[in-house]
Amino acid sequence: MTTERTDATALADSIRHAGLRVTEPRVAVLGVLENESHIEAERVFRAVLPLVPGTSVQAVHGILAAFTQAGLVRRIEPAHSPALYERRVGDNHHHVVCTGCGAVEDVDCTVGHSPCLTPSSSGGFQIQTAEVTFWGLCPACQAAVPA
Amino acid sequence: MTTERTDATALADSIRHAGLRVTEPRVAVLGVLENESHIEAERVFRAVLPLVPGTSVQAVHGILAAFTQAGLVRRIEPAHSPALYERRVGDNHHHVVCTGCGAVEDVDCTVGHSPCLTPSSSGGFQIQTAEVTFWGLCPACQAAVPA
DNA sequence: GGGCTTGTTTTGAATAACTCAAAATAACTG
DNA sequence: CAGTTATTTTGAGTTATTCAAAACAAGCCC
Repeated sequence: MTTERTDATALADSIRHAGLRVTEPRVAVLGVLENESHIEAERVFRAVLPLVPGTSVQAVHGILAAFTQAGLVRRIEPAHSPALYERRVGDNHHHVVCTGCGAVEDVDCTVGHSPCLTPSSSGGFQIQTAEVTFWGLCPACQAAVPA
Repeated sequence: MTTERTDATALADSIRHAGLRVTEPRVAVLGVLENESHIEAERVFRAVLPLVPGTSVQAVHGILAAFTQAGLVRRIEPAHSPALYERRVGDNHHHVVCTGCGAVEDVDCTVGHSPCLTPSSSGGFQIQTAEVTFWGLCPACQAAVPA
């Protein structure tokens, strides 16, 4: 077996193909993002540190910013939460955030993209994208706070 | 004429009816929010300071938090922006944010509330609200960056 | 395969936007 | 008007992130 999680080579290729130089911390960061979705910079840092000792939080922020700009990852910023990064990219999917514990899950747009992308009065704005965030209770929190 | 902008008495009444004590800084803050929509705490502070000298930024944050909790104002947190407060409340309307200058405008939900409130796979979440943010270029920025 | 150029990361500091807490103060209740 | 309790001031602290200079290392060239 040459594949442990997502082969480091595959990660390196993604990075290279995005036009970025391949470095140890970058491979590690991308690896973390493959395994965990909707993760914040601080947690990425803590996951990367043991893999690549000496990595700094600032580097992680820089890497995540570079990845985001290169389209390798997507950055979302739900209210009351630090920025979260996810590997799933290229499809404009949406998110549900638990009002209890902050857990985040992906949500596919119900109705194609049309309804969301056509506000009734756009006030002259030239709309590019629509971002939908659903707020509600996750299963675990529903159980914790019955009714 | 007894009405200058929104009568201070009317503002005081709103505050009292929300179950809060009426104080000078609170009336001033609410007054600012009546005149300007989608305004950030810092700017509220700068607008209130000359009206009620001695007001602190922390007080403004506290007031805005109290107002938000009491349902007097709504707080939104678009990505890449500090929290914004608006007086329009009680109807779940949405927002367009200009990707150029950050200007924010209200947008009424196109299709009632249904489509937005019914994600295809809610992953077991008990959805309470849906928040939609449109991103695009405002008229001014369209003019600035032709084609 | 060693040097070079340029992109990355480290190191160290700074910032923005809030939040927390204790003491002073002022609204409403009676 | 006095008392109780909510609010605000004052002062400090935090979180999440950004900036900048110097050290470092990838990938290209020969």
